[in-house]
Amino acid sequence: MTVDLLLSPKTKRPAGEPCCEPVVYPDVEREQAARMATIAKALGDPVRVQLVDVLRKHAGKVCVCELVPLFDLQQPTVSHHLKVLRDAGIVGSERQGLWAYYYVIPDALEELSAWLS
Amino acid sequence: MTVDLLLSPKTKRPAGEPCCEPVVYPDVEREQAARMATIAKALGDPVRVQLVDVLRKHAGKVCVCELVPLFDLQQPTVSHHLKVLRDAGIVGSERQGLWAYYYVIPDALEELSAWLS
DNA sequence: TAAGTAGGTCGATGACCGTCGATTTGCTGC
DNA sequence: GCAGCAAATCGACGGTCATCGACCTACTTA
Repeated sequence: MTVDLLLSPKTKRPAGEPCCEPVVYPDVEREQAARMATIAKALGDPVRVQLVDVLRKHAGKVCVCELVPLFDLQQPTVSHHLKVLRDAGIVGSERQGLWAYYYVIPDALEELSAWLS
Repeated sequence: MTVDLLLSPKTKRPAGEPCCEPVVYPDVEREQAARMATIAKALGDPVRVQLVDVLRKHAGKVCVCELVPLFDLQQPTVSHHLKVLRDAGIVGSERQGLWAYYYVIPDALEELSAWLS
């Protein structure tokens, strides 16, 4: 594979000369990068990936009381992970009496998937 | 939207009865979840997302000396982020004399993208 | 050989994260 | 009202992360 000559520094150059001119990263893409990082960060824990996985495998909404026993974790910890996912816009929640139901909002995941492709 | 009756607890149930039977998450999916979380975690920082973005926009390999001035960060910090990406299998590196060139290994990103879809 | 340079590594520091026990909130049924 | 329950929040603890200055390594060239 050949090196991209447009970007690569010269193999031989006068000592002291910078190897390449500074490149500015566009601000628009900086914002998109921040958004992608936010989503990815929320998925950066095995428990949260599994939570998303379970929620996606059920078209409807899933009760928190069904999610907790899936893990070797206490209820507050699962609740915390669900909040992280919700803050990232990956899942939504809805209260019905005593129970809370969570569901996947596909937009965020699709956004990340689109950026990856 | 209706609630998935197979998973949802009854709205009215005898007090003291568990709202739902325990569900076991398959181990195979646990491993996949861990792999997805590893990749996502590596992308869970705006700097690393931008690094991947820049590397992807250049078909060949990009010198580290071009990556550093893109950010308001010192060289050791950029080097650290590149190592995180490399440890996750997202990028690869190659030394040529004084310079180090980094490039994207598409497999990991495709793996995550596939799981997201 | 010596000087200069690119980039990786180390150690420290402050911030953040995952986890849990304890508590609180809000709802249900008696 | 009260007791009981599901889930969220709080506070604290230990571990990890992002960042940097200092240093080290490897290479080039004079």
